[in-house]
Amino acid sequence: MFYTVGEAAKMLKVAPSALRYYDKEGLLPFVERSGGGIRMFKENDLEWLKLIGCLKATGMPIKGIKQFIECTIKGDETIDERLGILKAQRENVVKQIEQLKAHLEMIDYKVWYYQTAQRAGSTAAIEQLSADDVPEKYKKFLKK
Amino acid sequence: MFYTVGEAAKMLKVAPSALRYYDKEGLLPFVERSGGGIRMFKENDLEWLKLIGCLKATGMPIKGIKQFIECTIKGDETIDERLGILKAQRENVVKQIEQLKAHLEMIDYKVWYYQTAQRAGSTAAIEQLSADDVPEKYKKFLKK
DNA sequence: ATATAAGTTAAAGAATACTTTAAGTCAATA
DNA sequence: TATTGACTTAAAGTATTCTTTAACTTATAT
Repeated sequence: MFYTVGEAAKMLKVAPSALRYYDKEGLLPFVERSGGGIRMFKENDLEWLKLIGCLKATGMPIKGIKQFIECTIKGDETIDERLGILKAQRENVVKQIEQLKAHLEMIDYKVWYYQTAQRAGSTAAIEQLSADDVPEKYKKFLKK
Repeated sequence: MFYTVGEAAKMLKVAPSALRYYDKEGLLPFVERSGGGIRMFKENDLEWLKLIGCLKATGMPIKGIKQFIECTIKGDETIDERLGILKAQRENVVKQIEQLKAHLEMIDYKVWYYQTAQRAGSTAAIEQLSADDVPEKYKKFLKK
């Protein structure tokens, strides 16, 4: 069973032009063509595209993804390299999550700040608060 | 105590050109100038820049940040709007973290896959594995 | 057989976030 | 006072990731 670029795009919820772009950039060397030159996506190709989507969504640039795909084409001699790429990306993602959690704390503090300002009717009122009025977890954001 | 653009950039670990760009885009209306036209960053301006960095790192575009900054300039009449922006961004970040965690699982599966391939000396060997050989948490990534 | 929808390519365009360049000014030190 | 390093601006350049356009072809449905 095969899918055209439009069908595959719909299933993956991306634009057909995006899939053509990935192909042009060398990310889809495994996608075969019909006699007339039309791309024929197999079920397994969609799995590859899901991995590509995962790597993309976790910040890997197209060129990095291309390197990984090229490794899989080369075969078993690149197992170490592929593992290395994935381990690095894993650490990368762990750090991104940590970073986002830290940023979330700051945003939470600001939400608390404006909720408090909302009740008081002004932001000026907050500067008057004593340290005791600030929840413990937000104290680290206070400037002296 | 004031800092020049170069000093502020060093403290925030960004390029001076980035700070000038933010200024040009209207993100730093609070930064004052010397008689000669040189930017004078106050301690409090650096706090603002940390918030800008937080919003940027969590995916808010320059224009969105500009909107928030403009609200703070307008004053107390925009407390609701600012709170709305921050709450939306908060939800945004929560979703990003969830997404990254989901992607991390897929990467973890792939790491397991290539570690197993590494031991076997080939990826072909993995396709021969029975479902029992695949850790429970990775089974959802198996294609039938 | 023919019309039509969707496919193809190359090339140009768009959006975002900066960086670099060029020409000139400011401010601190010798 | 003169030099020097860092500042200023406007404008152009860069990188990335697609999208759009134009001209043409393929494949399907009547």
